[in-house]
Amino acid sequence: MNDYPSHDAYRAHAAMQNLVLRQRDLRSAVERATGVSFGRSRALRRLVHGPLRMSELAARLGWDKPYTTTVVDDLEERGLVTRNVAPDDRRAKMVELTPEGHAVAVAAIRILAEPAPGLSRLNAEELAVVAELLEKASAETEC
Amino acid sequence: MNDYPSHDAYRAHAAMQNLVLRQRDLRSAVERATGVSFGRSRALRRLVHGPLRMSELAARLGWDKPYTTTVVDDLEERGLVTRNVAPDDRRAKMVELTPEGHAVAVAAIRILAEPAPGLSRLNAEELAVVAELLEKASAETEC
DNA sequence: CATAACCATTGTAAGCACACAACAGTTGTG
DNA sequence: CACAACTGTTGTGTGCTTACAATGGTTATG
Repeated sequence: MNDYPSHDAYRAHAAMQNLVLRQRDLRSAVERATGVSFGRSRALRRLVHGPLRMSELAARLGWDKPYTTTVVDDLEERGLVTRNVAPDDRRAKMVELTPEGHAVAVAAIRILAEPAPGLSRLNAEELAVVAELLEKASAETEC
Repeated sequence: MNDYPSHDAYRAHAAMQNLVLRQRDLRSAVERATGVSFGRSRALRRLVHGPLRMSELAARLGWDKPYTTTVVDDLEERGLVTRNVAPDDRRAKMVELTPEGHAVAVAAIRILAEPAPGLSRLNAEELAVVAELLEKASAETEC
């Protein structure tokens, strides 16, 4: 809390990086499994809980609007999303996953959620402790 | 061990991703602090423990040789590395950090090693437990 | 109803991260 | 010493990510 960047904090962080940052492989695994680039799959994942306006999608992904347009164009051509005028505002468009897009999004989510293999070195009790503490640490930081 | 991908393993992994994958910001923080792209800084970090041959560097970074050449060209022009014929094999070249390159590499390493802020939510005892268990899990997986 | 504010799009451009083929110099082997 | 094997380089090309300016259509505000 006070003396925060303690030695143990550095140790824990380094270990987490080792566990999580097989990243490079993960990205290409997602790309191979989904047939779209990692960036596109991010957009699909964002839409998995329901349609969003273009501007909302852009904001959540940290993209500017023009780029978001090109990405959604691409996803639309692939039949993974549809784009319809918003019922309450004719300026806005709602982007929505097609069934195919939903399947791709779920596939990507599955791959990314797969626990790092190293965690199998811990027994059930240890995993429970780690999960508890890390959830406390990560609190509600959005993905 | 046996029933590996347990619910707690998924929980722990998701929490680690939340903590580590402020990535996007991290990458640009490194780029801002070093003045080179994140990929270039990876190469510099790889060289921090001593010179490597081009082929060795390429292999460690997972790049093909031509791409490695262009990256090292760039770093050389910036005065961050030197390239000299290997003493034992005139075909090979040793890539080595200049003092400036070393400073840049260290700066990048520092930024990346900085623990996730969320870990400050844990007290000293909890951090010690987490560090211990995660190090056990991550064992000797190279960065 | 005129004007400002907002939404998405088009167009242009740049840098980065690769991949692949072809090549020249060097070394080791038969 | 000819030839295969290796090292690094040059050259070419592609796709992704992202920035910025300008535009047309729509809504809210005065």
